[in-house]
Amino acid sequence: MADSTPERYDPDRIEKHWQARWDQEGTNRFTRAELEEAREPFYNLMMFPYPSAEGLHVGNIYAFTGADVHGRFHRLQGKDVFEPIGFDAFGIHSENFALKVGTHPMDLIPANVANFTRQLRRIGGMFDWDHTVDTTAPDYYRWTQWLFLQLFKGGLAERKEAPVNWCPSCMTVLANEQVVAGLCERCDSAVEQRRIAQWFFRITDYAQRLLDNLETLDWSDTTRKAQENWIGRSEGAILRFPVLGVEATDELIRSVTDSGEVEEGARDRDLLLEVFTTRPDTVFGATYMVLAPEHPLVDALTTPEQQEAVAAYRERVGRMDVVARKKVEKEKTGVFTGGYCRNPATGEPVPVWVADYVLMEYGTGAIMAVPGHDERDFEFARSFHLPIPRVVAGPDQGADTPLEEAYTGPGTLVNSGEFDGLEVERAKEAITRRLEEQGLAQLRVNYRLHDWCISRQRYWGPPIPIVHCDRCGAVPVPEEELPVILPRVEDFKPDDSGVSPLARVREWYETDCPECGSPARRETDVSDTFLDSAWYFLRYPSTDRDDVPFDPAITRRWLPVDAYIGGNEHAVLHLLYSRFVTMALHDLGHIDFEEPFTRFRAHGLIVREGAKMSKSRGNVIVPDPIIEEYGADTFRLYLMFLGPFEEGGDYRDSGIQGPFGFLKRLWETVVPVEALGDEEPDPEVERKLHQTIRQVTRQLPELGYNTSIAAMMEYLNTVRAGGRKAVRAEVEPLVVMVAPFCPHMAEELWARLGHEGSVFDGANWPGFDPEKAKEEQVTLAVQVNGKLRGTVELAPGASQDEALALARAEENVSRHLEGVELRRVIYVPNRLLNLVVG
RNA sequence: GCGAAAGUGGCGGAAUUGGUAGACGCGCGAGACUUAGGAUCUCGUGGCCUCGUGCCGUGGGGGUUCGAGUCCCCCCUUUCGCACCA
Repeated sequence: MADSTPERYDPDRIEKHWQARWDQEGTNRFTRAELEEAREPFYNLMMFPYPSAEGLHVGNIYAFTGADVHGRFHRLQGKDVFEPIGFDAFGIHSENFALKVGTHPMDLIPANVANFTRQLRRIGGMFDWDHTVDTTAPDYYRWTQWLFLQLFKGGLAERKEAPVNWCPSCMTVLANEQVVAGLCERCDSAVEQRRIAQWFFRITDYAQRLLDNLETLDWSDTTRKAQENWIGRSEGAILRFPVLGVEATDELIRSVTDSGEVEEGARDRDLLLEVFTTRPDTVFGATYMVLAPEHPLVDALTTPEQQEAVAAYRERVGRMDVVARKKVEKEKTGVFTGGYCRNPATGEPVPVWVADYVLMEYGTGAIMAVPGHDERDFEFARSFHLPIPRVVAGPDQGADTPLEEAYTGPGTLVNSGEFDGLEVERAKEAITRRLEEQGLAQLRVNYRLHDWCISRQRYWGPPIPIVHCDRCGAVPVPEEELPVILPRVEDFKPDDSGVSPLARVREWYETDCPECGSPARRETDVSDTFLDSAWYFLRYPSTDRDDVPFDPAITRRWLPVDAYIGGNEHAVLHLLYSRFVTMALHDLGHIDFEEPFTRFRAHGLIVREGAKMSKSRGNVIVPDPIIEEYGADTFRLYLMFLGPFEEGGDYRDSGIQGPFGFLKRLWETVVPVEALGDEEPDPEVERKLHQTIRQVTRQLPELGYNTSIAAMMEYLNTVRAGGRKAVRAEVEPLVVMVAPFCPHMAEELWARLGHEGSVFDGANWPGFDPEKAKEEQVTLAVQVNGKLRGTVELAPGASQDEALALARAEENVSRHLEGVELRRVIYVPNRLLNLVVG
């Protein structure tokens, strides 16, 4: 007891002790009743991890700690903070790893989840372990399947044969979002095009709303911008070019109309080739047209003489992989079909070409080429010696100014008949309106966004709950029969057949049609992992309900999510899909909000010694040994201290000494609590304290962690300055301010200071008194002609005259005033006095 | 190519948004106290010199202003998105 040697800071003991206590006392857990009755619900969400075999990496810990600090801060201010965590364990990632190590994912995942759970507990997150999800658990993916059925019934899920991105290495289709520069996002293989019947979600129906709502969201700008770009709205027009010399058959008409309907009388009119353009104003300069090689009209337009050449070209393009095809720098290639259309503006016939620089998946898969005012068309026209007329004149240009390159700037129309002289923007309108009168144009907004292909020809995912019946077609599995259990299949290796490994399991896929009872076949594709994560935040508060996906009352109370923190790598994928699913559920009447995440902040990336971390570089930070050596509190504090949370930071191994030393000093300042004085705080220290509380209270909600920590360090330096002894009132508020970062340390000190229970139970965040934060003296910078010549001390709010008098008394200032005239005095109270002389 | 962000000591990074540039921390240097604890404490630490409270200094060059890291224009570099999107 009366040990003379002071007690050392022992993070390991303290942290284990408090983690056990939080567990025992349910400090971070909510009961059903608590969720139902929470007065100030605050849903603090972080992106759940994929439980890899390697365990948590620093990036995870960085993100989770930042989110946890945010949640703990709000809790200390009296909010009921719900902070769940779970595991996103389905998907190709897990499956490929399982294949690599030769262990079944059903065995592998539980082990990984257990390891992650251990690590997540060890870092001291405020997680509610009674409300956790594992996307691979049947009682979770049952509801993922339910979600699919709701969208299906709402007409938002449809099966269609479509060209899809096929990764020959992963042997599955990929969503557009998962193809990066023509390569598979996961394995970097060149993606191929295949036509396979796939399930799609009609996210494009929501394109405009997804775009419009962005403005209402409190999100990181970079993330909103990424979504905006991804949705890729562009305004323009559909123009229709009558096809010359081709009879309009029903089949041809159907192939080029959206609806697939043949309108009354359409057969007697010209067949029309539709193009999308953002520059209808340049239609007079459209001297040729280009079809994508896959365009349905290619065959009809190709003349017998050109048949061979066109077929050869299409074959060549078809063989080419998508990367090669999408390479921008390559020379433009193409071939003439022999066919012609009539330019609706000039009435002139224009030749129709086929070229791979026109993509079937964008717009209508056909363009009018305006070589004079489009860089790609210009390049193509050059290669094939096609005419390049000018139809727009920029400033200092005339109708006959030669075109050395495509002119895409502003200007007025030339060589465009009656529209000559119109400014570009007005010409767009005028020309479109004119052509519209003839049924040859229509304003159109086009989006880059495509429908979301959710089918995966793989094993490790939730089976899509559909039964294919020869008589009834695609029939949804009745909701009461969910989940459709993913069977344990030992041979789950994918193959190149274009169907899932489940298609090899006859006893599984053979079933009866839920509608007519005749023999039928289950859908053997599984759904995309992004579907699992597109709704998990709805499930967390309701994990104890096995009869509904989410409890209506609890959902109303807790959602939308108040604060969401995660990586910007999910800026377009996960976040866009989650928004879409939420909107769809809203429209289908399941929830009363349409945006899932009120506030989203993307955290930065951690690099190490200035270099990106990667396994191949061998410079990854392994967290466990660091935590073992310094404790979770120090590790958390250091990670948050590295740099601005939203920008990331550079992890330097030696840097951890700073935060560790800070905690040690804090410990030594407080710990023999009997030695703390009980008297009033020192006025200087108290002033600094209130300034610190003010700063930290303002910065924490804005994720200004590094500067908040710096402020607390500064304050502790003040408390200990000159080896002085602290009094209780000086350190107790600091203990609370440190708590979001170092919860174990804070709990321990809080208890030793004589408090019952957890520091996080109760609104213990210190308040500040602006009066007490006020300086008695301020230092005023004195400049002469903008150059610093001295400083003077005076009372805050002192008058200019007082300041001037004091400044004149400064020798170094007065020296610069000698022999010159004082022309002007600039006085910024409490900050600066600038004397302009000359 | 388009879009966005960022360039500040040996290093990570601050700067109340136009008002003393370099807080806080790492590292480094000097000292005090220690026979022990990865300590702790004090002082110093942008560059230059003629060591004056002097000059220069926030990627480079101009500009606005009493005053610019901060605002404007041009250029350079880096990072990250998107990329033949019509």
